[in-house]
Amino acid sequence: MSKKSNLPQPTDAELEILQILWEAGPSTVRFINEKLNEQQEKEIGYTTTLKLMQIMTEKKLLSRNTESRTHVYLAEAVQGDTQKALLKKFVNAAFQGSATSLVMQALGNHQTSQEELDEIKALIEKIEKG
Amino acid sequence: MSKKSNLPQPTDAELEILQILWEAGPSTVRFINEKLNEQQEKEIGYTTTLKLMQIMTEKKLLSRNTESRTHVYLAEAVQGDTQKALLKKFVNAAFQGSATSLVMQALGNHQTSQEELDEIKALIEKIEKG
DNA sequence: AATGATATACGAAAAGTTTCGTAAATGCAA
DNA sequence: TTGCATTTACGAAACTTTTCGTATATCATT
Repeated sequence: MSKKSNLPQPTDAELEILQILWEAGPSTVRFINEKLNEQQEKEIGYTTTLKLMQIMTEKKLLSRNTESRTHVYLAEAVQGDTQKALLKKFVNAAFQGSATSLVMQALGNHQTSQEELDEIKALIEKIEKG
Repeated sequence: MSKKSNLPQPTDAELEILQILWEAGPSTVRFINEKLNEQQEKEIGYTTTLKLMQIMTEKKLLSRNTESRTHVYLAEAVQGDTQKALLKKFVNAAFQGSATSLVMQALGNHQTSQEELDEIKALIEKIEKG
């Protein structure tokens, strides 16, 4: 039984921040801002990142520890739940709700390693067993 | 060898229109607008749809036949190519580029019929054969 | 030809998202 | 303690996307 949190879906810029927090764990604005600037060529200002993270905190996508002057932010949105929600929306928008055709497209285009194929086959078997 | 068209990616609202055109073939603004309003509870104005389709035509996502007073619009963006491009962006944004974890999530969440599973298995085999 | 219904054209408002400038607070080091 | 660097707060500009109001044209019916 998982509790239903019903957070708003993150925007594109917000999702980038979540990705970093999911991977790195609790972080400061400075750290996130630097990571973002590593990933992109376009320099993004410090206060821009700050503002985004403040908005995200207001939306409950993040929480923060304000004990020290430098606040430490934590992802409240759970990665799996967020991906699931985004995927659902995406399947509907781009594949008219057909998860299967999305899967076919995903497998068809990207080169997938044998290991990954095995993972997927294992999952399919598990589903088939019910 | 497929020709590279390099169209801009459609916005959400534009994608909805493309979906209808892909399914129904060449259509008028009136028809698209009615379809959109069937799908959604929120009523969308006729001129709103018209404007969108005019913009899309400018962007070359659509083309139109203006011979008769009532223009007939045609999707220029190819469904498969568009889906492929959108998928690539989505995998990067939401799954950090891992098509496999997207596939796992998609298969895990949505209930997939045996037929569909068979389709996917067949594709995997085909990939494995190289 | 006049009327009414329906079409396109187009600008601009409205809404949503991203970006930043500036001010004020805090901590650190000379 | 004075001054410099760094931080948060916050409003608003800048952009993007969506929506619509209004003008004008066209067609069918009378």
